[in-house]
Amino acid sequence: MVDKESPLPMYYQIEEDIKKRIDEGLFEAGKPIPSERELSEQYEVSRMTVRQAISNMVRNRLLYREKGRGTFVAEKKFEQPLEGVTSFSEDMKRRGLSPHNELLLFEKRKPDETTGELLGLEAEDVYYLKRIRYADGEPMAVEETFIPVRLFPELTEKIFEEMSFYEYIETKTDVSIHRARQTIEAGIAEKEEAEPLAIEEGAAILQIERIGYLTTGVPFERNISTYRSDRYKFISDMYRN
Amino acid sequence: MVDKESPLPMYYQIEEDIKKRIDEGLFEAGKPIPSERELSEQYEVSRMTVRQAISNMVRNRLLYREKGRGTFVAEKKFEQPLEGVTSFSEDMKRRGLSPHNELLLFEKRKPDETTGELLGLEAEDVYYLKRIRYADGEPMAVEETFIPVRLFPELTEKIFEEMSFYEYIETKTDVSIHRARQTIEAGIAEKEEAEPLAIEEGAAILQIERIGYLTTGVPFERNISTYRSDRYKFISDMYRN
DNA sequence: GTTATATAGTTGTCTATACCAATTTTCACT
DNA sequence: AGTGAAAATTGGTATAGACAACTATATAAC
Repeated sequence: MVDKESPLPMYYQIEEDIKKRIDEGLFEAGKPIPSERELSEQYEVSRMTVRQAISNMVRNRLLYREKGRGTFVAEKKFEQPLEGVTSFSEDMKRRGLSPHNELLLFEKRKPDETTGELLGLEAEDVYYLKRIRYADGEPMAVEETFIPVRLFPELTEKIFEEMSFYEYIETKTDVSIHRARQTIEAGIAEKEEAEPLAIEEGAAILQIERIGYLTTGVPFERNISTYRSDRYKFISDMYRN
Repeated sequence: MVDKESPLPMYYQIEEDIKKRIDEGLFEAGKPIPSERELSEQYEVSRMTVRQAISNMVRNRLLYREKGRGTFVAEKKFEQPLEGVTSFSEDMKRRGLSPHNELLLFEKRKPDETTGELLGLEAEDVYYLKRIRYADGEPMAVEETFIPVRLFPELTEKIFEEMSFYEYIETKTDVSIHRARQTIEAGIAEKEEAEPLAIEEGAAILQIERIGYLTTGVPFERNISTYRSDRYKFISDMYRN
């Protein structure tokens, strides 16, 4: 059930076990799970440890509590929740598609005025990337990315070939991604967009601008993606405040 | 500072006090707050109680923790956060625009197949609304809404003239809105869309479909909005999971 | 000066217990 | 059968302590 000797924390193992029991149908949606005291006996841990596991699951909306009544299994969420900030690669993977890149340009340059303002830069260089993004071998989007050189002095072309930029940040650096503001608009393909996307001029395109911020509050990227509207829809789950 | 005799929980009072200290500038963004042990002495509570307060604030992204280093004040959020599920009226208001409606159609009817499936209906009627949405007097979007009659048997044309549907749900009924899945795509205006929006055929339009769900997990609306892309951009804040 | 090494400080995990507040169940009384 | 009080059960709050894992700093060795 759970392993006291495991390097994984007990509360985490308990979370996974409860999730398993929900998947197996032992705990049903809308019905109560055993009480915290009962679970603490089953797992042979203190009640506070069970509470920590349950609290995490409540935060993730898998369970909800009612004082004096018990803890209940929430109605199933979207089969596959589509939340949060994701890179193109991550987005494609969760759609079941296989992403790949064609790097058209990679250089250091002075940012244009808009980019400089959005990234809070003063006379600093940015990396500029222009890429064609493919999904299952078909062109899906053209993407321009601006990244302040100061934040990631070691970036190379090779890194962008080998891994997702977000993956790089989260595994190879000690900073972390916090949030992003995305602006989505519809447009008409000019020659500049139509050609790399292999569509007609005058076709509809979906343009997404994303400004990404680190936990420190510092903006770390401006990303402008132009998607083929016949192949791509932007899907996201939101919650009522 | 905090009051042991207060009926408010200690951890809640501590949260409020830390927020106050951040507002007053005693704790600065990006810098560490005192350690949990230090705070537990200051407030004369156990460390676990301080941890509970801090954990809540971390969940709300006001603070972030780094193991072995400390707990830090997060950079201020967007001045005006653009999160969550909102109705057209709410969306316009937070953009500083004044919304108004033109109701083209309001009737009960059998849902088409797609709508029936999305709303999980079997041989049940829906309300069908078609509206032109204005912002500061200018046409902004045409909107079609499908709502199962069973969920809101008392709906009338008058209600939609007087208030926002979301406001109605939250103030006049005992159910509440939980979440929504939005699908955004770009398209080209046909005559049907161009005319009510007062744009040319062939212009770009932004189409947003929203399926809304109640806390019980039951879908309560399908909303299809077609926006003028020259006047409207979809803006949203997202967080990294 | 540079490099290991110890040390002190931080959050992370966990225990065992206690009492409170809200709800459900039990059961005696009518 | 119905009513109402008491008891049991549940999650909510809080304590006091312990050790682990990680980080930064001071110290000793080279």
